[in-house]
Order: sequence, then C-alpha cells, then structure tokens
Amino acid sequence: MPPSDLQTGSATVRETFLLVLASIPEGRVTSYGRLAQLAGMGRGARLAGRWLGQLPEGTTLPWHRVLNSQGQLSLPPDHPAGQEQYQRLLAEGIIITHRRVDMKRYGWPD
DNA sequence: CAGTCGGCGTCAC
DNA sequence: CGTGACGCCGACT
Repeated sequence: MPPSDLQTGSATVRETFLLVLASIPEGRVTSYGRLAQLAGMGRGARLAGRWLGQLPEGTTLPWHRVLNSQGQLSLPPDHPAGQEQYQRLLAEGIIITHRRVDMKRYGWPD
C-alpha cells in the first residue's frame, strides 16, 4: 500500500467500500446510499455508483446487488451491464417486477 | 489552484 | 408516478 494512502486514509474508505460490497448476502440487495453510508462515505451515493462502474469486468464482487433507494435497477435496460445485472439478480432468486425489487423483502441490512 | 460539468443518487413536494 | 433541487466528488479545462 502506497505511503500516500496511509496519510490520506483514502484507501481505508475504499477498502471498506469493497468489504461491505463483498458482504452483501446472496439473494439480497442494498442501495447506493446505504452502501456509501456503511462504507463511511457519508452522502456519497453517486460516488459509490462511480466506483461500481469502475470495477474490473471480471470482478467477483456482487456489484449487481446494488440498486437505487427505490429498489429499481438504475442501469439502462439496453446496456450490457444492465442486462447482466438483471440476469444475475434473477439467478439469485430475486423477484423483479417492472425493473424493481421489493426492498422491504430483499433490502440489506434489514 | 479555481471553475465547471456531469454522474449506476436521494429526498421532498 | 413526474419534477425539481440539493449535495458530494472525480475528471477535465
């Protein structure tokens, strides 16, 4: 880890972000805002989205389990990643209605 | 370094 | 369910 990270602590927040993301249970989802909150990014929902979009293609992290606060898929239906997300969620047994999931049921943490 | 633009958002009305 | 306003940050000029 670069010395600059030890000074700014930026790596810590980023690592926490990845850690939280990785800890989202299969079959459950969370929102950008919550994820940011849990990772100590405060109101960095959009930043969370940015980081998710910058993850490597072959990542094993469950980026697809992150939706907007209304439980809707925020990615364009016609976009490759959007379909990928849709497919993965379905594969985990999550019921999707009108591109939206029931946060009361699948939301994490409870 | 300062100004500006835009984003996988969120909340209130 | 649509609209507008707000807020935070990275990227670019």
